[in-house]
Amino acid sequence: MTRATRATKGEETRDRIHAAALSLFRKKGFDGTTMRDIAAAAEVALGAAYYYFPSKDAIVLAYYERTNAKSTEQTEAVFATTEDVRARLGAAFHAKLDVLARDRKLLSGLFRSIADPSADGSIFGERTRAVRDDSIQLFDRAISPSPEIAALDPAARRVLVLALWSLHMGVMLYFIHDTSPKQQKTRTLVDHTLDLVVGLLPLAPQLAPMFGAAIGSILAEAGLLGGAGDVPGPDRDPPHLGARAHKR
Amino acid sequence: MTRATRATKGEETRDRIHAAALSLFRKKGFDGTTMRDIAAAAEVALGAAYYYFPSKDAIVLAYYERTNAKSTEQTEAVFATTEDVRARLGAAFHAKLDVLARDRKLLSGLFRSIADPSADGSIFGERTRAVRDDSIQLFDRAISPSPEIAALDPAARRVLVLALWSLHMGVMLYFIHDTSPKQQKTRTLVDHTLDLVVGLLPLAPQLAPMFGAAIGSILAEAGLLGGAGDVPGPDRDPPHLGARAHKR
DNA sequence: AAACTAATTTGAACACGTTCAACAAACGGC
DNA sequence: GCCGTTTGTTGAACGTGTTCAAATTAGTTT
Repeated sequence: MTRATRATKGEETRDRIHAAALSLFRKKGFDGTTMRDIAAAAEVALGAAYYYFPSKDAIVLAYYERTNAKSTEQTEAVFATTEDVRARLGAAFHAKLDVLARDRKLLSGLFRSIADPSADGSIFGERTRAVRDDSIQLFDRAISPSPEIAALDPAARRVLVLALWSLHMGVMLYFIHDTSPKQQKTRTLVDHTLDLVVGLLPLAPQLAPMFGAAIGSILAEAGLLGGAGDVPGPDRDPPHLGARAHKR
Repeated sequence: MTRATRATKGEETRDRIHAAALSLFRKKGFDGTTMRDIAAAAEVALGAAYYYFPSKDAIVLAYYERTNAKSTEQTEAVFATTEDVRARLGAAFHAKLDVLARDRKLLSGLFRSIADPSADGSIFGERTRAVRDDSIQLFDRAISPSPEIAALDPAARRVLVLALWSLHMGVMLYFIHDTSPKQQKTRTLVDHTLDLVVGLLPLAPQLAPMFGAAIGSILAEAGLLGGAGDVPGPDRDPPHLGARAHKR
């Protein structure tokens, strides 16, 4: 029996806590849910929650890692059906919004921990590297069928992809604050902004050589160069001591 | 005497608290400073701090409003000396970084409260409207001497200005995470990105008509239209009940 | 099965941001 | 000068996220 249920006892408890947390977050929001609520709902003591998750933020981050993988998967499915760059970018952007749309009440917690420079799950931090690289690569693949892109200098292409990733971050921020019904405003914003971006894309090959120097410098000096394994942000130096709140 | 010192007694206490808070933030960081520390340093009781500032976030926000005004002033001075758009944009971006550079330890608190959707000092919220409009207008004025810009359709121009504002927000986020010496990486990033942007600017008049529909829709549907008095974000509906942490 | 180790679970305790009822000081009107 | 009102000030108390030493349980070794 200790083998049949391949999940060790702990794994089951972990899942129970995670599930209880998500359910409460959805019902009462991130701030409205306390760790004591979560522990009670999962029928464990308060300390047990901290045995499995280092912090409240970590729970929502774990959730985000899961859903992000799901949205990537969804987007890949669309990639398999069309080579049209506009459709692909639309799929990538909207898929991200889709998975989050169901859980708007978690978003404040998510974004707070993502944007917080002192947090360990910070947007440029080591902890979020996997999701981040996943996203960035997705945008690269979204535009890859375009002949103009294929012919583009790798550095210029990387700048372009990072710009798309930044745009998608901005869209997420907008989305979080968007209280319009079903977040229609964000959807419309995405559609029209992508129209504009895709319209600009064919100009890239002509433009890129004009700015070769600038592009090279942006990547090199700002530490944005490199492929999968590289951090796209400046936060490379410290091994993340994570001085969180409630510590001295 | 009650008139001679035009500052009422309260104003003096407020300043003392604010000064004590800033000094401590600079020394020990935002998270490392407690409200009790601040009150003690200002030689008042804990409650007094809350009489003058509704929250810890509010203190750092008040600071930001001050320094932002200072950076605007600084930028205006440069505007008076040159009509060169590149120089003007550089001044605007770098001035913002200059005032914050001295106080990097405050930034995590600042940005946390700015980015937090549930906070009342949120980036798209009513509380920050003044600073935000100030910034947006500054970027509009930065590019105004350009003949291409002057000839631009107002809607297209607004989209362009909002894009610049968004870029500057992204730069701030990068800056906050930038641990390179003197944040050189951010400075370089700004310079080269602006080179690129300014190089693209002359194309705007040719491009704008091509995307008239998209541009119009972005502004109208997403609620970004309008001048000084308008909120550039989606968060227009609720009168900001601000469900902060520690409330149920 | 007994002894030992590692994994799990507990709940009290801590420091924090924030609230609030009570109190004190300053001020204005008479 | 007295009274009432506004303004300022206090510190105890609350609920929070987080920590931790101790207790308990499961798994492994002898």
